Amino acid sequence: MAGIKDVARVAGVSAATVSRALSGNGSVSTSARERVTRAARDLGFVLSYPASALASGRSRNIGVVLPFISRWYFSTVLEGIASALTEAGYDLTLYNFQKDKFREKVLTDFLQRNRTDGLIAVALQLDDQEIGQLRASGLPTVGVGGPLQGIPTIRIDDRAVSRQATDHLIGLGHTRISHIGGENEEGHSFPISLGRRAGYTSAMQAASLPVLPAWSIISDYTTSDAYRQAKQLLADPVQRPTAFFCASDEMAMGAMMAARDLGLRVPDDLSVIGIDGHETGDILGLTTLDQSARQQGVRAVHRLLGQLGPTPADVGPADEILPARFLLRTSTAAPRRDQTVTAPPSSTVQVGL
Amino acid sequence: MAGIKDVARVAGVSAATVSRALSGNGSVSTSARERVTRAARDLGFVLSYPASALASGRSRNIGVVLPFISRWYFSTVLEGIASALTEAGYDLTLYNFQKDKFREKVLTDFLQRNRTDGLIAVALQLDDQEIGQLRASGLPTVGVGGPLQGIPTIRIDDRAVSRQATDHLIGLGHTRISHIGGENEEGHSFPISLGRRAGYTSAMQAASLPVLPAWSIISDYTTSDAYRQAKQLLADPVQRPTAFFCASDEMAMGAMMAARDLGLRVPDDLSVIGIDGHETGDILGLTTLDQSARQQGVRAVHRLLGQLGPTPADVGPADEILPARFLLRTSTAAPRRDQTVTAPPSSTVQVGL
DNA sequence: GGACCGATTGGAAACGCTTGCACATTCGAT
DNA sequence: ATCGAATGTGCAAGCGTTTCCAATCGGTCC
Repeated sequence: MAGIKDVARVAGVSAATVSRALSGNGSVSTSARERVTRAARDLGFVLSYPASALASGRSRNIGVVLPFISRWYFSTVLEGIASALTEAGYDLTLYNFQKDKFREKVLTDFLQRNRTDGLIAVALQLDDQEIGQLRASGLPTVGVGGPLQGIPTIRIDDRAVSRQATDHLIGLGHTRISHIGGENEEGHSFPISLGRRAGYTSAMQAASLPVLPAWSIISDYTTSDAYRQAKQLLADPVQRPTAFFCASDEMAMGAMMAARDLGLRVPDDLSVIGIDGHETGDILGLTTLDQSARQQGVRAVHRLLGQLGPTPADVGPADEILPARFLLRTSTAAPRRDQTVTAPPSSTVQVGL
Repeated sequence: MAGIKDVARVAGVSAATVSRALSGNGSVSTSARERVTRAARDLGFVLSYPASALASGRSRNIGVVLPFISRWYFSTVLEGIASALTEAGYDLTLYNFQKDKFREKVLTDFLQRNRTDGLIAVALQLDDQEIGQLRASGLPTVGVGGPLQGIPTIRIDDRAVSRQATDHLIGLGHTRISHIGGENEEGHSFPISLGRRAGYTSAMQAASLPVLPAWSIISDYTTSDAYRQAKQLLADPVQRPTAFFCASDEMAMGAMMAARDLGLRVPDDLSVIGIDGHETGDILGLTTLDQSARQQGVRAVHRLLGQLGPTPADVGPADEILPARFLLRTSTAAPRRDQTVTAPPSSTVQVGL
């Protein structure tokens, strides 16, 4: 394996000059640079990563921490992050930060001591102590989908977007609207679910519409759990809503499948709207608010890398709010005439299942 | 930041002993080990990653290369890999190896020179030269979902599994069976698609069933593309099959949606079977062959780590074939009586759309 | 009782880069 | 011409571990 000294010898310069020529730090004459580049190529020289990191204190490596990998939002954000990092010449070290598992280990061992130059935390639920540890480590950190206390985060305005989604249903004439969303986990702050539910609630209140307890549904962010929950609610002719606003497209698709399995047609018998921009939603005709997850990942990388340069740019803790794009498809429509019951459902007879 | 010397001073031993105590290499007296452990904890000491890697030549870091991140199979395998690596105390460096983009860079820069101790390649399509580069690098490598020439791979037997899927349909009485699968890309070997298509073809031949050209469909491994292709074929009453065998569950779901959008019922008018074990398939009632993708990732890690120890275990290039589990659900059934036309369709009138 | 052996320990030499510093050279502006 | 600044280069001192080697110490084996 050729080392930097071999390159230096072949190029007829010192190792220091090779280092400068290859890294771009410090000034090197054009001719020297050329000779170095050629020698490096000829020898098949590649910098030793650990040696470089040890000497310089920089690792060109960014840690990415996320609680799930295989769910749509996370894998899509990750794809954006990976692409942007590769382009910038950075490595990506992945930490799957699951509930209760290896939390401590990741937070201490892995995130310390020059393993990474910075950190991207995707929709992480941390308790106060953990956030403290993170900030104490001094690692430049950017959040995605947060917000995390005191850490600049790339995200959408969950409340506003949810309100927009709910208002869309209200605008179509729906009055019996249910929300399927996530839960705030004990101890950990998870403002995404909270924000989306708040958006729903505020829209309903602003329109003076009732929110039956049964309409505010807590579910996992999975198609299957949303399916189960939706099916159960839809099977009840008294409480059955005419529309669902779901906190994610995966949930929304579950709701659509539940409707279909009960013989209900979308959007005739039931309107469904989600948040995400999941590719499969296109086929199902799912109306949604596209939150451009991939772009969130890309932005997070740029934001973080901006802090790492010699002249740290925008270090402020200000969040960056990305717009969501409304995609009107065919899963939402005005409720059928006979469905529009304004008052909280009493014994009103619903049209058969 | 405390260094190893600080720990040594506090514990009253030399730096060498601290290193031995913490790493477990070399012998250390119980009392010394205790003092070191305590001192390290008290000081909040964590090894410097690059320094350790430089001095030892080992990085405790595994590279994972995959062409996609957000597709079900890849993200699920990745989740398995991540979990197993974390448990073993290894880092995971992620390389998104896209078609034509950064191939060279990843293969030279990233994979060389002590960045990683080993490599896991997930369903990679490499040309011969690239495989050569990979092997020349001397990096211990394990494939997942391959096979890759000369590299031990964890996978299912694509041909056998596909044959089993097709035979299931044949056993139900279907004779008009179409396959939606992937393509072998130009120049790159991609045996997965090939194997699955071959399994389909061989099953059909063994049963003396015809394969219309229109029935052997090439599609992206996405729900949306499979949807489009299936819809197009199903819309043709002459060539319409009574069953689909799809190379992935995502494709199979696309086919199911296409059927539904054309007013066909599954399984009454159309049977669909896939390969994967995608969670959402459960809700849709998709019959499939579960290839335990997560487990493939876990196995790959164990296999690779086994090679890295002081006494490298099973270094042989033998592939490891995992079994697939048949999940019979409700998307497959015998064809309707009036559908069973054995001969290649002539002008036989099909029952209306 | 003496040679030998394994366990334990410390000193010091790597590991392969980066970078502060000093020095030489070149260049443009007085 | 003269001087200061800017540019280009090499030397050598790290960066924070790991590990080879030698040394010490109890005990074991004949």
